[in-house]
Amino acid sequence: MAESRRTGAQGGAKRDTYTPETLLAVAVEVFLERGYDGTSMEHLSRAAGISKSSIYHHVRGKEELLRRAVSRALDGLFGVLDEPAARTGRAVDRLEAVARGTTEVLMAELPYVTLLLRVRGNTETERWAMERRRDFDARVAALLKEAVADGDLRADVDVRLATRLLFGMINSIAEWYRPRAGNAHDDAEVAGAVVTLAFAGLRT
Amino acid sequence: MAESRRTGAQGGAKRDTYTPETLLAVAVEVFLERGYDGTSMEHLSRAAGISKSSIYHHVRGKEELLRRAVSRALDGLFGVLDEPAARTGRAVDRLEAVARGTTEVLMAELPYVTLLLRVRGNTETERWAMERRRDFDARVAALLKEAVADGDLRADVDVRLATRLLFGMINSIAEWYRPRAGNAHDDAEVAGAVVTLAFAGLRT
DNA sequence: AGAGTAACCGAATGATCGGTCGGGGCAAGA
DNA sequence: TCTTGCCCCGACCGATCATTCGGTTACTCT
Repeated sequence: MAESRRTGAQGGAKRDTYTPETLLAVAVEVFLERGYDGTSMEHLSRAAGISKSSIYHHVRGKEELLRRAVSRALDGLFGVLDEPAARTGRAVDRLEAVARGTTEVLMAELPYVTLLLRVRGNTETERWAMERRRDFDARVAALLKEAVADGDLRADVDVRLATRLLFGMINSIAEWYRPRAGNAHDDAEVAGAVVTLAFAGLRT
Repeated sequence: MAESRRTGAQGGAKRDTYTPETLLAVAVEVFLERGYDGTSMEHLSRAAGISKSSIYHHVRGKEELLRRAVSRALDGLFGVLDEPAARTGRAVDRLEAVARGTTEVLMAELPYVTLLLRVRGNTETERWAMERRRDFDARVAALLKEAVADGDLRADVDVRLATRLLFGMINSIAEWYRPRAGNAHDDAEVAGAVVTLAFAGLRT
């Protein structure tokens, strides 16, 4: 069950041991299977192949693993807003770029984003994650509102409602999408389908 | 915090006490706020305004509350498939009726359906719920496949992918929809927006 | 008034929780 | 070969978990 792990990204072949990052990858998989609250440190130690106490040599505790995971997801999502295609051009085109980019980030960082989407606000870390997620949603809602003002989106459906349904559709990908070995084709197809379905219905 | 509760549905005004049903309503609200695994019997007792041990007078335990909740949700969803509009006519129209009906059930039984959508399979009850949910999805997928065979849906998007995105959009409503006092208008608007957005993009 | 009972409670159960502690093994540099 | 420091371990901690138990209250029925 325990897989081999490498220390760092650089070439230096060190010992075959855990780092916070490689341990995080294992932990997030377990979090997704059992839920964060349903996962004990005992579960994590078994999945990682080391003892419970050894985990504390690499990270401060269970909550730090959660914080690292959701931070990574949030960095990816906010990165989409900074891309050129999301910053220049008509609002409706920037919105489409954000929708496509969000879909791609969700698939590329699947476990981390999935975990972010499931936090409920029980701890301080979870509440912080939810707040940052609301910031992201607000940025997108502003973009969509701008597109409506340009007259590029249909007006017979409420703007807030459409935003929620659009990103609800995108976020729901996390519930079933599982990357395969040759994943480039899958990713493009899914992202394309999202944009096609959503914007064929949204555009005037 | 503890609200008043009535014993039964029939007219006889008995004592102001809990029944399994009224206790369930309280418990499900807490489950949604904190997550099932994140909710302790202590949390439930505080929310219900009775002691921890008193809960066991009404239900066998924590898991029975979960089972009652997801059963209610599943009954509602499968009920949609049995409605006349979902059983007669062209496949594409039945699919639209199922999409609209699912949306309405989701809003009418919001907390119960939301809970169903969040089970992860940690206990036997949760695995049973996931299995029945897969049955429902399979019924819908068959309907969508039939509609494609009729030539009523666009063929340039994969059928399975479209099914998942459509119901991902519908299920995501559980993440933000909160019923108001006069709810009839809200429900109709949301259900209408779902059908409009989805099928304007889906139809040939 | 007295009997019967549904609803409730405080206290305690063993199990499991996240986290701590002192020490052991092993590879690298001296 | 000896020291240093990283990685890991088993044993243990107080807290909290779901659940149980013996008993009390309060209402209904006769």
